[in-house]
Amino acid sequence: MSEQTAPNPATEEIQSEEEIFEQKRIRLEKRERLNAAGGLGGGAYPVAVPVTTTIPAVRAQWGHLEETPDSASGETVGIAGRIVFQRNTGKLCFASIQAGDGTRIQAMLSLAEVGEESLAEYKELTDLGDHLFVKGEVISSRRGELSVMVSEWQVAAKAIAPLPNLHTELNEETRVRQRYLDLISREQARTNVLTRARTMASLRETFAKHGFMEVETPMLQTMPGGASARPFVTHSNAFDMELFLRIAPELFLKRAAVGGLERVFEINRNFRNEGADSTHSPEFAMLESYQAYTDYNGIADLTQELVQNAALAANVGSDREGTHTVKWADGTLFDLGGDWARISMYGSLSEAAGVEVTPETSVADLQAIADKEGVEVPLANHGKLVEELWEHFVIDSLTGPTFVMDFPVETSPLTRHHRSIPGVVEKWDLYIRGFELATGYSELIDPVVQRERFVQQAAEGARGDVEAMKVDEDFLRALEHAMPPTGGMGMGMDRLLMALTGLGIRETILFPLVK
RNA sequence: GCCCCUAUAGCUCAGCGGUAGAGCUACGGACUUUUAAUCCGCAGGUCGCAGGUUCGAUCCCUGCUGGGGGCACCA
Repeated sequence: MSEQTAPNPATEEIQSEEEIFEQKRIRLEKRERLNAAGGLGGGAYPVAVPVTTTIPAVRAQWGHLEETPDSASGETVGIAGRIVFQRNTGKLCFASIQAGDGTRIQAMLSLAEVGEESLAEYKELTDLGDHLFVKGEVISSRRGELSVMVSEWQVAAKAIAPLPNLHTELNEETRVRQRYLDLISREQARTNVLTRARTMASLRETFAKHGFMEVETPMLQTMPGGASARPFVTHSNAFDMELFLRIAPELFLKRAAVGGLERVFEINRNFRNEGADSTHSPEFAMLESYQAYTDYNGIADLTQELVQNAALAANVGSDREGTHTVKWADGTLFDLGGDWARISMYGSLSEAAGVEVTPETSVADLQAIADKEGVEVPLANHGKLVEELWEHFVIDSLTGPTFVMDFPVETSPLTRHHRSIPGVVEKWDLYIRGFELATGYSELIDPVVQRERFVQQAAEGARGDVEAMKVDEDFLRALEHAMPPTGGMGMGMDRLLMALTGLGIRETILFPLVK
């Protein structure tokens, strides 16, 4: 240990904590000094600082000063922001301070304005990453940068941990684990959050326009249902019973529909205990909506409107404002406007495979095609084979947003039979950018058929399908009281953001699950 | 669950069978118009963890943990 860090009474205790690395120790000492000087309500973490406006507001009002270097506004403001750059000379200090939205303004501390003692304290006690309050006149510097010529300053919140280097990108793990650093240092991280918030607001607005009510249904369920997926299992101490995190809100929203909530939606989290990759997160935000007295065509119209309005909202403030053309992270422009294509699953598969495939095509014939193409289908039945072959043959050829209509009955146990095509259900999947963004149905409302489907699913479960649904007697009881004819839709919110921004799922989620 | 890659300073990264380097940050100093300020000086690391091979391991091997990518499953 060198002589300059020799122990003294003020720092002895801090230094005894060997695990505190040097930069943090030094900042803790500065914190002590600020607290000693500041008293109650002040110090390193004052209860408030006397801001009169915000950094973005100063930019908006006085930004024109940058056109005339070395000019003064005559206006004094009090602002606060995080110090992101410091450039100190002997008698004049510059700091770039940043607002939460990333807007920056330069603070200038001159010996002539603040005096020798204040300038020296500023240099000794402030660090990159601190929140700083400054009061002073709005001016432009000799180089023309909009600045505040400081007359008074105060630390608004002292950073003990050093700010990461802002000139190189954070690695991906740090971005995700310490999203706050990502938000401080990366414009794209901030706009991702903003776009998500605007998108959510837009969806609610569109629903409100059509008379939908937003509700919240249980996340903890005694029997997980409404989707084919493996649930997370947990335990209730109060009831001493096994509970499941929901895999979908569907069965509760349908109970709500039985009760007369004719236009209803929920935006909330689902949990699925399955693989995680660039398009799947164990917890993900899901939108589900149900509209009485419409069908899968009506709900497709609504879905298109929801997504197109969200695209408009995401484009606010960009050069594409007022259009449905979104810009992805890689620069690709993608047009979500117009009426989207609606193709049939069997028709498009037949065309792409060069073989007529219908709901009557035998499992043996389908398996033969799959074998020839090298498509492996575990626990194969007609429906699974058709869907796998469709993905194999057709999915890559989709360009714009596309509703894929009319699915095989086996794989859609909560959907009603097609009104005119046997063996097919009234279901669509909406594909955008090569992934499934949303799915819609003419909901199955016949309680007798629903019971048969559940029993069939239970048999699949007995065969070893861990995602098969269970017989939900409580839900069946609700259906027996008659649910009106209803169109239903589910949409992955994270995926909607992916479609609007071109980002990976972990970038669309503010704090994705990390081990 | 399987396969491949990866983990070095606060941050971003080099490197190598002979116990470590850069830039930024930090610290000390100079500097009244900087823009990643500049200049001089100086710190900072159990090289993810645990074993093994070796005279000697940050480097080679094994296992574990975290991260990334691919496959399978899924929205």
